[in-house]
Amino acid sequence: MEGPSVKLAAERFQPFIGRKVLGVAGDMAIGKERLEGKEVKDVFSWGKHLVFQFDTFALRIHMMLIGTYEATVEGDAFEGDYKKRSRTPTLAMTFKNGRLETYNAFVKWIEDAEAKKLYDFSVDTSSRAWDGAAALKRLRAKPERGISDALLDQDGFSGLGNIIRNEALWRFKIHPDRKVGDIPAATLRAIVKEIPVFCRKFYTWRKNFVFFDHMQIYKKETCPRCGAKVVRTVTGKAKRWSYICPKEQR
DNA sequence: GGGAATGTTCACTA
DNA sequence: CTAGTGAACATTCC
Repeated sequence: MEGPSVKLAAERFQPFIGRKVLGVAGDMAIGKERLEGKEVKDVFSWGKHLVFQFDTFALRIHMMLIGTYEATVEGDAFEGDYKKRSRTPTLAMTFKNGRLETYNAFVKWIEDAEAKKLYDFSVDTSSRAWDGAAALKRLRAKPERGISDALLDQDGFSGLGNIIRNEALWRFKIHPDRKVGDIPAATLRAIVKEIPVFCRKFYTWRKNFVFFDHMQIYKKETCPRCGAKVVRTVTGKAKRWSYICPKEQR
């Protein structure tokens, strides 16, 4: 689940703020009982982290690769991106106005009454506080890195996932293994500038359930620009799937 | 039954 | 110590 999807989830769960946890269930092994009766003070996202703030601690939920959720919020039903899911939730929380079930998620406690302060939102690709100039600087600081690995680095581009990465590189005709230092300055600048724009679009597509209609290269057979057969291969140190137009992406 | 899947962390090695 | 690697995790579907 990528940043924009997590941001969307955090938004959907805003009505839980001010509500008390009436019941907890699930497989999580790290003492979910402490949530019983606690009031949700805040719900926010940072990159791929979904954070529920309680009085003296927060709960960090990460959907990882195959995680997802199902929720009912004030009568509306929602679900996460990934349709496959285990039979039992990692964590289920019941509120007076709804219920949230997370599946295959990694959960972690943050022992802080204001976990939000621990996050730097200027590196969050889905945040209004995103700092593009600083991101460009960070990219240039490591010219030997492949552009694909650089973009997937969550410390520099938090929330940016494999789909966004694939789509962005295709749009700028850049091969994922291309070294950052070998990319023309103008192109690199353009990529960084487009990242938050892509993220906003992704967010809207997810929200309106039209996500895959807007994919240009990810899981596509042919390049929509030139018609070449798309090559699917594992790339970079991150060893993630890349969809590449062999004619255009250099 | 092997491989896939929008991700991260940790143990281990050189 | 650091950088790089590979496994682990989790789980269902085809």
